[in-house]
Amino acid sequence: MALDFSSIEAKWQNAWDRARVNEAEPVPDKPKFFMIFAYPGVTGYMHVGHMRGYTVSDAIVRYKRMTGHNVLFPVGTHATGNGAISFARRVERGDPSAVEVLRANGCSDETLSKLTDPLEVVRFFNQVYLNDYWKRFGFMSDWSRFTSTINPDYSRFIEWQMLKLSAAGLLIQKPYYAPACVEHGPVAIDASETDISKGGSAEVLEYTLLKFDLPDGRKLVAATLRPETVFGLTNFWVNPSVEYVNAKVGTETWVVSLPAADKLRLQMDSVEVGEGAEGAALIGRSCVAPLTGKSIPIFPSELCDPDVGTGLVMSVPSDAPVDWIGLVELRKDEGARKRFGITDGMLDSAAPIAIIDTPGYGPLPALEVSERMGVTSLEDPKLEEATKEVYKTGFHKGVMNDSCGEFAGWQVERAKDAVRDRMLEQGTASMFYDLSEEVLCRCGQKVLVKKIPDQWFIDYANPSLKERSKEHALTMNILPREYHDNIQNVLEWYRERACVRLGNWLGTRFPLDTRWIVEAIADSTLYPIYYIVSKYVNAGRISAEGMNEAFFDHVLLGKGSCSDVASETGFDEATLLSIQEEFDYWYPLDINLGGKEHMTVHFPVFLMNHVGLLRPQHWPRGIIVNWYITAIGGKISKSKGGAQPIPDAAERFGVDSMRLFYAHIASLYVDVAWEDEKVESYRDRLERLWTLVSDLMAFDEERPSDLDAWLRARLQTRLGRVQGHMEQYDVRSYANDVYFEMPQDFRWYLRRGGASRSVLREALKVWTQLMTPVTPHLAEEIWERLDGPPFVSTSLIQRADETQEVASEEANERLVSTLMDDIAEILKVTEIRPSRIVLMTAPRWKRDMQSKALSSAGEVDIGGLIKDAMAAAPAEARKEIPAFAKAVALETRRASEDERSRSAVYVDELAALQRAKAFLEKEFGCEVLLFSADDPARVDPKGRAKQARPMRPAVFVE
RNA sequence: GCGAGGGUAGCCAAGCUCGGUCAAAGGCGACAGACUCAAGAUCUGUUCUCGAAGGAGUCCCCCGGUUCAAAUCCGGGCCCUCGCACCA
Repeated sequence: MALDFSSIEAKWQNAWDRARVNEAEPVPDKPKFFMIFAYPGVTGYMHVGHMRGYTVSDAIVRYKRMTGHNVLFPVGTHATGNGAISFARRVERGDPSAVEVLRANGCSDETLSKLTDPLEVVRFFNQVYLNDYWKRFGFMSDWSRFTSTINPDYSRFIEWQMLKLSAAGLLIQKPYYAPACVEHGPVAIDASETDISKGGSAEVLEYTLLKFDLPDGRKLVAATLRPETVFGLTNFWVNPSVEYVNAKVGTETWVVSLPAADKLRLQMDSVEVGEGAEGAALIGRSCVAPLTGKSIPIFPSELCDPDVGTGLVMSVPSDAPVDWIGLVELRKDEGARKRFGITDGMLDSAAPIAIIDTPGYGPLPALEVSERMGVTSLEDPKLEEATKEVYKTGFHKGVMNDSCGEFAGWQVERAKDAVRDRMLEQGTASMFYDLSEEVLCRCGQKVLVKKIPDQWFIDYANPSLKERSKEHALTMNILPREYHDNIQNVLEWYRERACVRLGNWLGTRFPLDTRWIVEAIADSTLYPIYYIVSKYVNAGRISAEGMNEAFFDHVLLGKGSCSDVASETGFDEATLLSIQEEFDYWYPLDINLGGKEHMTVHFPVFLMNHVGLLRPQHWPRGIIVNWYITAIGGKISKSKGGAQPIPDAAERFGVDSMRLFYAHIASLYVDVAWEDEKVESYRDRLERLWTLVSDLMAFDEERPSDLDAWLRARLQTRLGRVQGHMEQYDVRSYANDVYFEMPQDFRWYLRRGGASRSVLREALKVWTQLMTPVTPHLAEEIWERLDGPPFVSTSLIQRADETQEVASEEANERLVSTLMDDIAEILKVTEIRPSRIVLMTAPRWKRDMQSKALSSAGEVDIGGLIKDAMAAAPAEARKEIPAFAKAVALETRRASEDERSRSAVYVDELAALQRAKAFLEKEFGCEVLLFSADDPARVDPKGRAKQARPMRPAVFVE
């Protein structure tokens, strides 16, 4: 029987489909299991790595199904945002990142031409995910519940959620500063650069603007990240070759660079850009610093970049190497000094002022570091390093010194905020946000930080919500364990989160203000619940129009009377009742599985929205986080288009091979590099198993033997182990036992001479069942030959029966196999080709002594052991007793619980070996003699009998 | 910076929560034997060092500590990865 993966995959997937085994209906009194994986965003083709989490989910629900649970495992897609829009645009302009990838995935020209429409993109990829990925991988999901976040009915659900958040007091409004394209509005800045064409790693920096008074009433405005250094100011830097502008801000006139004025306009009300202000004209004059009121000179510096901050810089030479070196250079620059009239006296007045006590440094760290690194020029590349070093240590470990007025003695980190707030109160400072590097929109325009005055937030800082969520998280089944612990910190760290956005996005209009679209994380928090409802929409029993607030209030919160809601929505009462019942049956969600990127994003809000809006009995019960399958050399980005298309990989390796790869290659909680060879080796493994299974099925003798009981016992032990693993959702250990350990049992059975067709088939059936969660197609193919219809997928796995009998059957075989190891070791070391092997089991007194030692609760009484043995043992053995007693005592003291219970099992060693005699003779190709070590008739010319220990018979070979 | 997770034999990777069953599962690779005309596949065995008797020695990034006993617990160090919010 050759194995054609593709055809058996199609065969069984069709069969499951026809039998509708995947559809989930409530069954009263049957335990339910409701699991989802976090639905993927619709942004293009996926990579083979993405199938890991999905496959593990399917394995878990299949196992649950086979252990008596009624399983709900629905799938959907997340289409909110601009992924589909940007994809459609890329198709439109023929961008290879979209078009070539589509072609490589076998997309026809006709389809391609439709994909300039974002909604077509969503429709297209919904179909790809569903058919080419999830169905192709044999998932046993209830397809009839499929939903996507931009479906009109899903939007009704999100509207309801936002209304509920609002009613619960969890929606707040406040100003927000967000990156936006001057043309297209808000954009997302992230490494995948879906919205932007440049600057994916930019961050929004929070500057403080300090206003310095000029004698003419204007303000020179400097932007700084370190407002607390205002105490160490010595001078101001202006770039003589930059054209500054006078900008009217409220009632004040600010001098800033032109680009800065443009940015300010986006962040403040009433900014008017006036006439130019020559930078050079200011140099040599002085200005008055905020807070300290100190008058400082204005010096020239070519380093002020008009595109960074305000294009003006305040100078703190004590703690900023750039400022220090700037002063040093200026002192030497006769030309500039002459031109701007900078006297020695002015330079002397700009001597560094110590303001921060930095551990490991003297009073003036900038000077110290510059000197140590040998920095003498502003062109020196080491300057940046020097700045970083001083900045880092000073900010995190420094303490403000006595020059800092009332802030003396404060930690710099705290002083920063306090000094800033003081100046903000006084009106001598303002806040300003800017990007750390240039960012360009996909349209080519600049992206700048824009103030959104009335941004809506979900209030995840709400103390009661936070507390209840943290408490509930402790009771949840969260894997890995580290995340169970850490989610407490994550929840603590959570604050308000923007939940709606302006701009051109796919998504649900915000019901409280329809200019806004509900943001992509906010519309994906409660959604497991929606799979209860989506089935009825998909079946045409209800429709989006009627799905109003009263409808969701009724079916999800139990509010209102059925008849009222029926008349208000136009849905019939039976349907409403059925949805409500189904919700009560399936909810809460048992497991939500998602990638590690969700740990600080989706999982916390998923949890908090449930806690905030639903009744406690409906709060989620479990979360599993999966790490990634990566390409060698880094994570494979879905948005950048994938390497090999998933259906091609399925064809090439076989779905079950890939499923086994995902399940077994490593713990779910580590990243693993994808390698074709590894997947191939799993395919080879399955082919070998298939050969083994075929041989086992072809076996047609029926000769009962001692091995039958062993195989049955072994099977029970395996069952117990794998059941334990799956209770922990440890799919990897499960797969290891099923695919790598269990085959050994069958091989051993045959090798030892087991020969019962019926026993083999009985064991094979259980083994096949255990294969089903991970390699369902192969399992069905085997099952069909073993047991015929219906499916192994819908059969029930028996509970393990671990009795004493099981333990002793296994102990018998353990005796034989360790003995074989010992003999092999001896043969290896001595290089003897044996003509005869003599085995001598431990005498009774040794067994008695060991069991006595094992059963003694506390410290082993060596003397007692010796005394008892002296009385019981034959005279000739007496000399051995003390040494053996010592060894037994030592071993016993060291033995773990498992060892103790294992040694406690009684084995009649001579009888067990008698049964294995023929086998051993065959294995070693010579005669085997058996004795008890105290049998006077034993053949023991070298006196090996003394070596005999319980379960380790003495060996003599010749 | 803040937060999290890691470093295990030639390679991949379990074990670490609960110290002793650990020279450390499993896989891959390599080597040997069986089968075969042969190759491949398959099966069996070996794969840190030493050993003509089933044993001994040294080992789980480095240093130190706790303990009768440490891959596992504690302290310190070096190196690597990931997340940090409107991005799904």
